[in-house]
Amino acid sequence: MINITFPDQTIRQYEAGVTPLEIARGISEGLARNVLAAEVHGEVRDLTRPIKTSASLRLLTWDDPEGKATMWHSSAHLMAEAIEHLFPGAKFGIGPDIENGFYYDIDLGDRVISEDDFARIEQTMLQFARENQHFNRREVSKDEALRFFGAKGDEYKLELIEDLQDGEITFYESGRFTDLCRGPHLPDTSFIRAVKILSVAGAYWRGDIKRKQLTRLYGITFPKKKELDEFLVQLEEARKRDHRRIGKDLELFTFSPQVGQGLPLWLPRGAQLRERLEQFLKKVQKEAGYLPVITPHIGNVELYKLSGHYQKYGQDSFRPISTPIEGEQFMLKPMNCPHHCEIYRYKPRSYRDLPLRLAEFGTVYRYEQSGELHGLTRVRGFTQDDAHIFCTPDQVKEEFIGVMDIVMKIFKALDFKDFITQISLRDKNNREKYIGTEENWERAEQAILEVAKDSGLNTVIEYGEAAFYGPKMDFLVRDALGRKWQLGTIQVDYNLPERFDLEYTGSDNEKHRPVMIHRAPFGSMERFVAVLIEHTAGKFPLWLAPDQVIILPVSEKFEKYALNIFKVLNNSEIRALVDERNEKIGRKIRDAEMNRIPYMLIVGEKEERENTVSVRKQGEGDLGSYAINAFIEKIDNEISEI
RNA sequence: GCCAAUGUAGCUCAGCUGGCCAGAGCAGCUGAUUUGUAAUCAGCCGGUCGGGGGUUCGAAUCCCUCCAUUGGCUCCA
Repeated sequence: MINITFPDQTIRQYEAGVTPLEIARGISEGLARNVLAAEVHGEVRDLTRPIKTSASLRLLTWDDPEGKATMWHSSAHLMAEAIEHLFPGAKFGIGPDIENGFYYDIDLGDRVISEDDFARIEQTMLQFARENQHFNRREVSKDEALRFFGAKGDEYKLELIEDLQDGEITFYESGRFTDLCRGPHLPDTSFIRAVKILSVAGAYWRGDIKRKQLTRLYGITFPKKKELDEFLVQLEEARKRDHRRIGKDLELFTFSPQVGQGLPLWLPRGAQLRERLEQFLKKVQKEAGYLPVITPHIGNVELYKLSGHYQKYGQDSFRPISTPIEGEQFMLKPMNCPHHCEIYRYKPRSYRDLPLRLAEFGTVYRYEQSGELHGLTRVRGFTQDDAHIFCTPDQVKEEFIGVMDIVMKIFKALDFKDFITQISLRDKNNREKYIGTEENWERAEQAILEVAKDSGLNTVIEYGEAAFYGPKMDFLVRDALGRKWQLGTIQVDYNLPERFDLEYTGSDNEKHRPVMIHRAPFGSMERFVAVLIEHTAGKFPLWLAPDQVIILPVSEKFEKYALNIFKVLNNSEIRALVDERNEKIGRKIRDAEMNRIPYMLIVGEKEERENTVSVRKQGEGDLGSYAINAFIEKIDNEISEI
């Protein structure tokens, strides 16, 4: 007999070799029908794999992330089986579960899969799923594995097997399909009741651009049809919040092929929104001791040779431009730091000058591959809310705290709660690839970790993700479709001070090397505004809204009164407009609602007589009658909350 | 850049396997209506069917090519 410990710490005894599925069945038939996988001793496993020794057990269902993952992983096999059936001779790369579903990389030879094939792939999958195919786990020797896929002619699996140790190789068989796989899997395919193939894309084998491009097919499955429908509705809702769509609807920005792809044109309303964000940050930075600087959009190639960026990124940048007579070469600036370094060293610096915080909304240009461009989130010309802090090594921590404060202030003002804080540190086994002294790195990494800990934020630590020049902390936010984008960043840099030979005179009257901190709380204005649009669905907080108030006269008779109100609001620096169109009030309200104008003031006979306004809030409805001063006070309060 | 797809009026879209002068709604303009909390009515204007080339008696529709966009891959100082 063995002891099985359940999550609630109860312990029950079973025969050795009992399977989690049998245990589930012993608890209730309903549970047995819903359980997808089991966590045994912290390892997620097949439900049908016997438990031989006493262990802790967690039965995983659709409500557990691991349950979903098992379902989707098995679904990837099911899809591969369908593909093999429909496209005989297809070869397979990898087919993992992902955050929302799964994919499989497939080599179809010269055949192609397009969206037209999705329906029959789905049908075939469902047909196979209904056969209740069991997933059978089998341990195989490396030889046997190689022979099997050798006979099949699947060079991708052979390559994967080559990297595995003999004795740790397992196959899973389900229906007509056998795959190299670690598992775990569902007991059988009957759990898969709803299937959707989502998209098809090219993906390089092992992510290597030099290797063959395979067809990557994305899909998702559910235990119930209803859940698939809900997922599709959610997807549709998310698409409505797409910043490209809202940006167009609200006339915030546009693109023109004439200007060039990836080069956004900010329309007046969008430009106002962006300026307001910039002003907000400028004010915060001024209070935090930043000094504004302004530098040109281009820089001599020699500058980037000095910084090292030319050697590293020159080939992937916009080509340099030349002067007509002298043939001097200039690059569109891909970042602001070299310019700022030059500002640092235009005169000798003393430790008394540090920390020196130079800030600039600097527009930079980077060549991004055409297929990579995406709305405002990935562009070729964008403006960073950049600043470089030059400080002594022992000021790093304090400066880091100061920057964190600014980032948090912004996130709070904009009600961003759902962000990921990622700390990128050195790869401990590969220290030679980093520049800077061991002592400084250690100090900076410790400082970042301490700051993160004190902040109370949930942080993810990634070893090996640090830049070669220093550790960093990034803030990631998801867009409407769940894709992660990096917004703010704080990076410690030991490299540029070295390359630019930056110095300061210490209290010991000796020369010392300063440390640089690159930081951009928004990241780029373009990307930040894009994410902001998707988070708010275009319903910006009052202080940011391009138009804050619209006055809606019930008929033309009350236009004069409306204009009076407009003047009063204008004098109070409230951004207002009057809808003077010859339309019914219902229509004016509808249009204002659609334009996401935060407040509507309806004025008619009653309001004119009583010298009031009837207030309606966007998305909420009628708030009743206000004296005009009371309304202004209300608005002012709302704005000063940030 | 690569794989797959898309591109019809300012916007959203219809136009099936090629065949009467290319349609609708919204927006815009004009007029009527003078309006009370999410679309008043009528008329008008508006399109080299992304650009170019080809097949055909005939192309928005089929083929080639270029451009742009979308979903991924790769990259991101």
